[in-house]
Amino acid sequence: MHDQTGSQDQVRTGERQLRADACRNRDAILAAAKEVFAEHGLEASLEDIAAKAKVGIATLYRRFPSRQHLVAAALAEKVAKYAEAAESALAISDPWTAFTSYVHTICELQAGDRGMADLMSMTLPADEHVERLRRTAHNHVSKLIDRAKAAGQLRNDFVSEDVILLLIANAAVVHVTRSRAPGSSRRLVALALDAFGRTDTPSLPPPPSSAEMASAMCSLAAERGCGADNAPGLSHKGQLLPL
Amino acid sequence: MHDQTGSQDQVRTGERQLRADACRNRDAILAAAKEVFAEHGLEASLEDIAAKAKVGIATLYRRFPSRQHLVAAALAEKVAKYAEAAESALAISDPWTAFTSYVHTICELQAGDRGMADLMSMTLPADEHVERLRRTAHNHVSKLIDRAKAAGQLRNDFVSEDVILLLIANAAVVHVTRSRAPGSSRRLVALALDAFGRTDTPSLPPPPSSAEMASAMCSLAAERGCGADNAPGLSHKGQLLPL
DNA sequence: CACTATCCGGAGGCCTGCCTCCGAATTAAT
DNA sequence: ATTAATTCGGAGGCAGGCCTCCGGATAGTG
Repeated sequence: MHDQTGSQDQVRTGERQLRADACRNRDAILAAAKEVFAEHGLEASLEDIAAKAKVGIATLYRRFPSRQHLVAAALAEKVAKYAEAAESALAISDPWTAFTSYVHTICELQAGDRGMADLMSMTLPADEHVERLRRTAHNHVSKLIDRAKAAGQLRNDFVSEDVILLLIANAAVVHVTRSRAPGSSRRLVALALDAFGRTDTPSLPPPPSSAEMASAMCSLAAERGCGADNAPGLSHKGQLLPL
Repeated sequence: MHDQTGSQDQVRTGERQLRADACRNRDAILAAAKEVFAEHGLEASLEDIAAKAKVGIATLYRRFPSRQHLVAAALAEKVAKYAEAAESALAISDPWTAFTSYVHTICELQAGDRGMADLMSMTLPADEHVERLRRTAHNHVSKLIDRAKAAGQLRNDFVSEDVILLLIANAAVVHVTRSRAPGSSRRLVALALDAFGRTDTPSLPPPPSSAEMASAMCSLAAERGCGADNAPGLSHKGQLLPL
């Protein structure tokens, strides 16, 4: 059913070796977390995940001291796919096809997993690994954008923040329609691409700066369970990092 | 500052006359609710609203037995604006201008009030009044759409569910960017209109049926604090209707 | 002023979710 | 088999939100 790698690789990441039962539990928790996050989003109850993994809540906290850690571990593979998407799109020769293929790929990733939808419309300031991936992906995306613009197929006032706007929009549509009105996301994405590919229109209202965008996404992450530790004391919601 | 009608009209809606202090409190609660919902969305804590109105929590519950009631009362004026929007757009002669003006108006309504943003992307099955407004508005919108299509300015595969898709998308963008990256909503709307006005593209993936859409929005309303009373006993979250 | 219907509001019960503590159980090495 | 380290997991503390109860305050009337 589920590919159960995951405990294999953590053996070689500097972590101490786990006892057999601990390792088994870790895998069960990860599998449960993948399912629950995919279905209910990143705000799902950690106790639900522990229950689905048939494990005490303490065991979950022992292995993943904070929600971020669990999220990062549970979505690692899909985050990798997200990062790859830009790279493999760059391999496509036609600029517009490359761009649209990228957009389709990442939006499909959102459509298939509410956790990913949530994740891709916020920022995990804690996780260095994810952030690095995001940055290199961003460079690739810039290239995709430039090429498509140069080919005259992408509107000139397009900026990379517009991709984020689409991710936010798509996350919401996925959230609302995933179970009851599937396919809505695909339609939204097609519409967005039609807008992006339009070159005969007066220029758009100015986009937010990337700093504004980042700040907004970050404060969203904070508002959800995944707060940053900007003030490492107590957070406003009893949500302080256990470090 | 705030226009404080509101208690006036409930005098003539069959409700028993309120004592002076009760009436004052009712107004204070409504004013507070307007502010808090606008800033934090419809899931805001009712205790916060009571506190901001300088009123005990019991007083709030006495006046507005459920969250829906409070929401309906607090957003009544803006809901009226929403309903008017379609009607006054119909008065514009140019079909495309009429359509875009409608879209701009309602999306701006969302941008200015997180509560409205939330409300417009769900369904309040309890409130008959709101639902009636929504239905007549829907008729008007259909006319707007037909006219714009007939004029060849709106894509032929456009359906009214696409407006809802935009409302959902815009609600999310508003939610994320309202404080930190304002103006994002305007850009999203402009993009959407560019997509809607495109007539040279292959047809879109099929839209959700309106029944699917309604069901999705309704289950969203349930997931938020505003559950329907489909099973009038206990709800899954201790959130049973006080009726 | 007195009196009654009405209203107020905090205390407190209930729930859910987060997180920690510690005695009991399990592993694995000798 | 013994033993020591490791892990388990439920109990329980804490906080926030929802909602109700009821003793006390208040408005409005005669």
